[in-house]
Order: sequence, then C-alpha cells, then structure tokens
Amino acid sequence: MFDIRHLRYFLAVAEEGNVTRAAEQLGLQQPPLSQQIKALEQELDVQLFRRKPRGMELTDAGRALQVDAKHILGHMAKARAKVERTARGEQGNVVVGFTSSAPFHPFLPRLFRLFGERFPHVSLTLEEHGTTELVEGLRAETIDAAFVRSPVAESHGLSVHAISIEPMFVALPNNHPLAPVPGVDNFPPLALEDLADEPFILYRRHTGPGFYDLIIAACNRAGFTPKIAQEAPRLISTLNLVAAGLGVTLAPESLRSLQLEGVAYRSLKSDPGLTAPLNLACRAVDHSAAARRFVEMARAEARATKAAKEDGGNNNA
Amino acid sequence: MFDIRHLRYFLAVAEEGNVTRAAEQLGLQQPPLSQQIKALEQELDVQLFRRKPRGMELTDAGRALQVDAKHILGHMAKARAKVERTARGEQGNVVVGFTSSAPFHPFLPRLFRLFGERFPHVSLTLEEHGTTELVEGLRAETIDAAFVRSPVAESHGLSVHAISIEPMFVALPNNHPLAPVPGVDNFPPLALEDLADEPFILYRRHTGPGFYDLIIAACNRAGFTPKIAQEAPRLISTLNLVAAGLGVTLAPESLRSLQLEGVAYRSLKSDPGLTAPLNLACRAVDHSAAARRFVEMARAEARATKAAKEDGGNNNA
DNA sequence: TAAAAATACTCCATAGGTATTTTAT
DNA sequence: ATAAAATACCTATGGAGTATTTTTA
Repeated sequence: MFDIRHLRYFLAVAEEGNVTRAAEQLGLQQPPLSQQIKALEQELDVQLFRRKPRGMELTDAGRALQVDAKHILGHMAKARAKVERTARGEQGNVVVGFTSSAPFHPFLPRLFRLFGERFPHVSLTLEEHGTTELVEGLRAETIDAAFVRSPVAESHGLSVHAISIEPMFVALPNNHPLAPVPGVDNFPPLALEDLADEPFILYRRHTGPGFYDLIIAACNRAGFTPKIAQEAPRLISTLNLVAAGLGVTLAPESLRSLQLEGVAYRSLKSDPGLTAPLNLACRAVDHSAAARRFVEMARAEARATKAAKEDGGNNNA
Repeated sequence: MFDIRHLRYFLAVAEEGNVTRAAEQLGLQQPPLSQQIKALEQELDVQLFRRKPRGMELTDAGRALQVDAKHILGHMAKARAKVERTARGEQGNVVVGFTSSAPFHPFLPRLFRLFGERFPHVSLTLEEHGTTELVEGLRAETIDAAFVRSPVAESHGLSVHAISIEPMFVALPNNHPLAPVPGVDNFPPLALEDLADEPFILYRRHTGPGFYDLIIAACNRAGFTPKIAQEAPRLISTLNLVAAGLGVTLAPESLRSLQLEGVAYRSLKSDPGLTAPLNLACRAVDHSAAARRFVEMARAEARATKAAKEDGGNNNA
C-alpha cells in the first residue's frame, strides 16, 4: 500500500529499464518484482511503465514519480542518520545557562569553542540568568546545564560538578585610602578585617544566595559583620557601583580582566573558605544525549585544566 | 524495516502520547502497535520514547524523527497526487512547436491562454522551427505537438488536425503600380494572373515545402510559372523583403495584422485551391496525457471557433 | 524464435488480533 | 488500585520463491 519498498523496487526497475536485471540487483526473483510493480500501478491507478518486448519504459507519470521517489528515499536515509546522531548526542541543541559572572571565566569561551568543533551538529543556546532562575530552569527542563557560582545543593535531582575554584580580590574605588597608588607595584594582599568598616556592595541575595552567604560568613570569621551599602542584580554591577564610589566589594579572580574606570583591585590574603567556585549543574537524569555530551566535555576539560595547572606548578618548582 | 507504516504509527503515538489512543485512531489494537514501535526502535537502535506510567513521551531522538516523519509522509502524499495528476494530463510539460507564421494567427495566443487557465500545473514549452524540423521533432519525441501551415502527410505515425483555413492576400511594395492608393478604399480583389510578371518572394522550400508548392501550383493553374526573386527562411522575412522592394508575395490572412512600413496589402480573388491551412500535428500514439489534453483542447477550440463563425454568417444573412 | 514480462501455485514471515501479565504511581 | 505498556500466543494476509505460459518484435 504505497510504502518505501514499492518506491525502492520502482526506482530499480526505472533505472534498469528491465525487471529481470532490477530483480537481480535487488536480490530477488523476477516474478515477485513484476507483481509488486503491478500492485503499485494498481494502488496508484496509474500506468507507470510501457511494456516493451525488450524491457520497461517509464511513462510520463512514471518519470514524475521517479523524481519524488529519489527524494523520498534520500529523505528517509537522512532522517535515519539524524535520529541516530541525535541519540548519540551528536545532533541537537543544548541550552546552557550561566550567571552574569561566569562568562568572564576563560573556561566558558574555551569550552564553547571546543564543543562546537567536536559536535558541529549540536547548537548551543546561551542564556544568562540569576542562580535561582537557573535552578528552576533545570528543574523545568528549559535549561540543560548551568554554570553557577554558588555551591548549589545537589538535592532534588540535580548534580553539580566543580569546574574551577578561584581566589577572590577586593575592588575599591580609585580614590580609596586602601587603593594601590598607580605606578607603584607590590602592594601586599589585604586582610579581610581591613575592610571591617567599609560599606559593602554585594550581589543580590535572592538572585543567588550562595555567593552572598559566602562573603558574609568569611567576614564573620574575620570578626566583623559587613555593612551592606547596596545590593546589585549582577556581579558586574557591583563593580560599577564601586566605580561610583558607593563602597567596596569582593569578586572572583576572573573578573579582574575587566579593567573598569574608577575601580582599583587588590589581592586578598588567601583564605580557603573565601574562594569563588565555578560549578556546572545539570539534571541527574533526563538529560538529552547532547546535554550529556556537553557536561562530559566540560568535566573532562575541567580535569585537564586542573591537571595542566598542577603540572605547570610542579615544573616551576 | 523502516517503512512508511512505521512512520505513520510512530507519528500517531508521538502525537497522542499514548499507545492505546493512537491504536484506536489508527484502527488497530494496542499490542501490535506497541510491537511496531518497539520494532522501529530496534531497527534504528534508538530509544524514541520514554515509557511513563501514564503514556509515552518523546525523547530528543524521537522529536528529531517526528519532524522528518511529518515531512516524509507529506512528501509521499504529494508524490502520489502528482503522479495521479500527471497520468490524468493535469501535470507536466507539453512542448509545442510552430512555424514562424503560426503565432500571428489569433488562435494560438487564445489557445495558450485557455490551456494555461484550465491546466495550471501543465507548463508549455514553445519552440519555433521550420516545418521539416518540427516533423523530425515530433518523430524524435522532442516535440509533442506542432502548428504547421502545409498539409503534413499523415503517414509515419503522425496525425494532423485542421485548425483553421485562411484566405491569402497579396503583399506589394508601397510604390508598386498595383498597390492601393492610401486614403482610397474599395480596391477590388486582384486576380492571381495579374501577378504573372512580378518577381515572387517565397518561403524557402526546404524549410517547409507545402506552402511553397501550394503557391506554385496556384500560379500554374492561373496560367503562369512565377519568377522566384528570392527565398526567405521565415514567412515574416518575405514581407520584409517585399518592403525592401524586391518583389511581391502571398501570405495568410492573419499576417495582415502586421502593419509593416513600405508594404501594401491587397485581397485576392477567392480561389479554393489557394488557401493557407493551419494544422496541428502530433504523434498518433505515444503522446503524454498532458499532450493529449493539449491536442484535445486545440481541436475542441477549433471546432467551437468554426461553429461560431458559421453561426455568425447565418445571423448576418 | 527469443528475450522478457506475466501468470499460477506454493510457502512462510510477519502484521495484526486476543488474552494475559507486568509496571509504576 | 489503576491505567497503560509489555508479553505470549495465535491467525492470516501478502511478499517472495519455483515452474510455466504469454507476448511481440
């Protein structure tokens, strides 16, 4: 009843112009092939071939079908290949979410480039959101993987992979007494308690509590409760507010690459509790194969980066 | 083995999200449908659905297939419709040949317009050639139907249909003694013997002997052998040569609509042997359905035209 | 006469039906 | 407990094989 087999048989006969040879080519006998051709003609109620004593000749209707038959068979093959690629995670789309600060970390652009090279049939959709929305998006399956700063709880079907851990630095207004003097190097790292009396500008807690709480906790350990001058909706915005002289803030190392007018940077005395993690969160189950590929590659690349860094350290030592 | 039935079943389940309802919709029972879906998944070696306690949910691979499956099924339906239209002569291409003088006959543009309206899926390919090439083209099946002037022999598998019979007129150089004086009406028809001493310009015999021989024969009947000044490769060219003052010629009525600079027209005394037929030739067998439609319509339209003319004559009388 | 397609029949693989069990909430 | 899918088994349609006849240049 007009299925793919009919089209395959029809095409073979059309191209050979001869049922016997076509049957041979298809690996069957002449009579069943003749029958199938006849059945197809009856099904369509159309004469597809003119029977000549030395073979079969396409009618106009047959020629019309020949074109479409080729396309349809080609389309079937393509569809099949696409399904198989999709199942292997080599085709599809991955929605990658991230918080505002993540894309400044060199890991992200590198990973996006590598992934695009390795999986050219997979498109990446990039979306910036607050951590809270990212987690909701993961749950709602509108996002496949999300780069977040705070250590998202692994509960509720999410799994979290550590990508990188960065030290933090202090951002001060240019004209602040603690700011390094331009041209003079070698300012020693600040201790957190030096900032006890400064107004703090922090990333808004409800957009992503992890980062906020991390800083508060560190300050508490240093013996003071920071005075919150302002909360900002994006991590970069905190730097803008610093530039405006409204206070000081702490930010992950990779944001130092932003050379903002009016902002001075100083390192912090290292504190193992005060570091900015970069994590990749995803659903523990239910992810598409392409998303799985993405997370796999991210983890592998994170491991490779870490190994290279440690190796580099060893070589220097 | 990945045929159309699989795709139809797959789509039904994908859209219903439920094997039982999909089976109902397809007019079969649930178990065989479950089996076919499973067989498809095994054939492709891909998981297409996630089995949930309240139905089936597409995987990413399934979603990828869904898109293609729709296209393929649509393409199948279209192919089927196209084949059927082609067989009915409602789709395809008809190569229509004609000699240089034919398109000046109002029948041709009218027929082309009507045919285009009635058979919008049939394209017409128009080709101008000499009668000899047209007949060769019909034989070689590079042309499906040809408008010719001369009465082509019906032999050799060609059939010929009379479309119209036109009177002939005389074309003279402007300054010729027999030319009608501008502004003065009512010049009587010329007799052919009045042209006995004039140099004749004729359509080249080897391009289409019928027309040439027709004129020679008429002259002979009128008691003279025409002096051939020149032969021209197209019927219009003969008028151009008349304009250049090289001689006189005879042409079918419909060419009078060309108002050529330097050419004067006079009617001829009616001579039943000296008329310009317009014929449509085609292969007696082996024509495509679309070509058959074209010839049918041409004949019907010719009959209608003739009837209208005779009817008009009766009304006037 | 000969090459190719059509016909007649036989067989079996498999699509589809019925009855039942398994699964996951 | 329930809705839905999976499994087991049976039936029969029709695709494919073998042997033979028909067709037409």
